[in-house]
Amino acid sequence: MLQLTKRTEYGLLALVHLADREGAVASVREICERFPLPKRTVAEVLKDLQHAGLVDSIRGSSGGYTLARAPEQVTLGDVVRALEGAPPLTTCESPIVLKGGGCEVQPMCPIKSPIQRVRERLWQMLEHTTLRSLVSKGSHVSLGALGAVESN
Amino acid sequence: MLQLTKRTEYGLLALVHLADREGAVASVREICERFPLPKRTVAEVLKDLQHAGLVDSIRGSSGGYTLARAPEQVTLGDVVRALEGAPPLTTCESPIVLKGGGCEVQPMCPIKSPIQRVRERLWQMLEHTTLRSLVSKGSHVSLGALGAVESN
DNA sequence: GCAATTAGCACCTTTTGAGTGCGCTTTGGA
DNA sequence: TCCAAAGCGCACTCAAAAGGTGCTAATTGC
Ligand code: SF4
Ligand code: SF4
Repeated sequence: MLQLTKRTEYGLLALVHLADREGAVASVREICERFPLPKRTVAEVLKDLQHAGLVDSIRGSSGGYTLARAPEQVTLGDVVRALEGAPPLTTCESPIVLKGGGCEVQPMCPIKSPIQRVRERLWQMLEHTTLRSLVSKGSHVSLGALGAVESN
Repeated sequence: MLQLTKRTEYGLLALVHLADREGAVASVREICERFPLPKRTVAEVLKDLQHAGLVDSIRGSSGGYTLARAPEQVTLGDVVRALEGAPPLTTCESPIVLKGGGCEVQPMCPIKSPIQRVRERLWQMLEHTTLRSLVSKGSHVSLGALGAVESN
């Protein structure tokens, strides 16, 4: 449906909070105190982000999560890839397993190639949008992010 | 899920076929003879495209559809808008009715503005991808080799 | 009149997304 | 030592969306 899932939004908000904490651990409770989000679901999302290597987790009583990389090196694309799986855009080019035999139209599909081009460009856009640019949006507008995306 | 619906794909394929026909009427049956698609669903999609003003319909025995505009003036964005409704990308900025009271995070959301920027750029991308570019992209395969269409 | 075709609406089925239950593990601190 | 706070893992329910179909008109060339 050409729309980000709420899981992705939750992930982004959580990452923004972690970025604000600058390396300090932040628990799910702390995140949900800042943003009114369903705690359990956010926990699930953070867990997935941990599996994807975007955050590190600290267990135990005073545990929580920290950013695994600098905010400049985490992109919207990373988050989407971690939380929504593959970057398909079409049903034919799902990267790994195409169950059900794939699309019947494929051998004669005139739109496959151009749509893949659109997908690539979209993905480039996501890859060039860093967590840093999201964080700085809170206070002032970062024009640097726009310039980076504008490359075509 | 950041993916085009099958309805959109069907619509694009149908429009490509209509574009190949260069103003001649093409029925749903004809389209589904060229592409192995579920006839009824394609009919539903064409109907929606007609409502959106992208195609004209001719009823009756030898009826069908024709392009309402030149292929240069139909964009991927038009098709998506016609078949998937609004261009949300996030749940907060759905244009018309926001049922359920909208997002609770909104007053303090740090990612709303930057995500809207991404949405706008994505939309620009879709608006700049014309049906003409899809048609010419597909024609690296000669129509004669397809076997189904022989009258051009 | 007949057959082909679009129009309209409602319905069903499958898939996906969102959220929760429940028990376990880890760990710091009282 | 014990407990509370936090993450871990899995499976499960519930709701919404997407995909597809049934059925009955209305239109129109032959
Ligand atoms: S219709 Fe074309 S673009 Fe769509 S899934 Fe099939 S092969 Fe891919
Ligand atoms: S979290 Fe922010 S971007 Fe997402 S719907 Fe709410 S206000 Fe919009």
